[in-house]
Amino acid sequence: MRRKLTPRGRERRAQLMTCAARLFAERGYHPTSVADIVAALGVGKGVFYWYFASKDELLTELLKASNHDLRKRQQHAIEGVDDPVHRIELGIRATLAWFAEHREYFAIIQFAATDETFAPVLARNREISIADTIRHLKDGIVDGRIADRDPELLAHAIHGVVAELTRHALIEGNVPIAEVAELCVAFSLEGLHA
Amino acid sequence: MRRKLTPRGRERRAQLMTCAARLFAERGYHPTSVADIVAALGVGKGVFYWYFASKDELLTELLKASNHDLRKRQQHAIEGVDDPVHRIELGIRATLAWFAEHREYFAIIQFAATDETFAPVLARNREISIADTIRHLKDGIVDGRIADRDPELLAHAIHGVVAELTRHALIEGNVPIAEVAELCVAFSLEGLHA
DNA sequence: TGGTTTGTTGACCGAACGGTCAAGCCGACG
DNA sequence: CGTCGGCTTGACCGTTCGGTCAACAAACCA
Repeated sequence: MRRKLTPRGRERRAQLMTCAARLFAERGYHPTSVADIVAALGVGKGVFYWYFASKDELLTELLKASNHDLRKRQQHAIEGVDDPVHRIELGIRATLAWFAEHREYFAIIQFAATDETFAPVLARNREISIADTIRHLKDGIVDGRIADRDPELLAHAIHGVVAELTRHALIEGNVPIAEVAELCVAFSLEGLHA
Repeated sequence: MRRKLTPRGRERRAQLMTCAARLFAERGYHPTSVADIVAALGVGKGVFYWYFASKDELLTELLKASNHDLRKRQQHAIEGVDDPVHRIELGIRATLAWFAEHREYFAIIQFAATDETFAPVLARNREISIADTIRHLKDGIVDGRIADRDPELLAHAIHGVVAELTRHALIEGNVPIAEVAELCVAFSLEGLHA
């Protein structure tokens, strides 16, 4: 594993992560070997282990980096908005927009959730995201704009809608993201109610 | 692989499926070897390949069987009920109740969704389930009880809520299923609206 | 220029995996 | 009792995988 990183090294590391993310998304984590990753980049196997201690570490880094990026996007989207309901709406839209631009990560995250080794990282990511949502929900409940139900469960419900509709839009295709975003927001705010 | 099955054989097959389901849920599909499965049952490796052509086939059978069982439960729950909104509610409750009794399958299904090999089976299962939901939604829209939005997207939204809240209740524990079922229904019908 | 650090190579290793098979077991039935 | 077919055994096979390492190249600085 590497000790220090020059600009050249940092680029290689990024290349490995991007390349691995693509392959993991296409074929799955276990079926993608380290040999596959380095072959796709046209370099020797040693390169991989110069930048990462193990295949597992690479995926962990991938999960942390992607979550960090998504969260930045969400925070930027709600910057300066006070209305809690509007914040939730903008958060939903930002999430969908981010996944539309980083399709690879959806499959990777979904896999990581099923593997004991990575579940903790993912659980932490989700915890943070849920906590963010809960904050807005509580504000909305205090204002009387949101139904007085368990904010934690409500937060999970919203996440569920967003996750499944994101999956539907990305993987089954043919559905414009914008339309899906509209429905995500409408359903979260009003449910099935006519 | 076997040709015919005596009652004794049918029981062994069921044992293998149950045992494998437990292990897949605990450790994941790839990390669980065929050797692990037969060892947990205290039998030789040949037994496995007498009943199943491959490890993949076993998982496919597991997915088909579980989906068949869940669907039976849903259909039984809405039997004789005409009101489409009520049918949706009962379907949601039946789904949560089924997963509460078959916790192993949640992780298995989630993994299968991430693997090219099994995605088709899973896609077919989901398609059927979505089609069921769409039917009730359309009835509700005609009656003016449900908002006139794309029924397919609405169906996915409901599935998303149910899936994520099921996961939350089963895996993160400490949340009574009954309470989660209430919120699933309430959120699906009314959203966040106060 | 020479020396140090950073980066790269690919043959190699031990372990583990999915899957096979010749051989043997056992209960049912003639 | 014999024998036949469903069932079981576990050593074994070929392959693949994650990971190592000695050797070497390139970049950088003194």
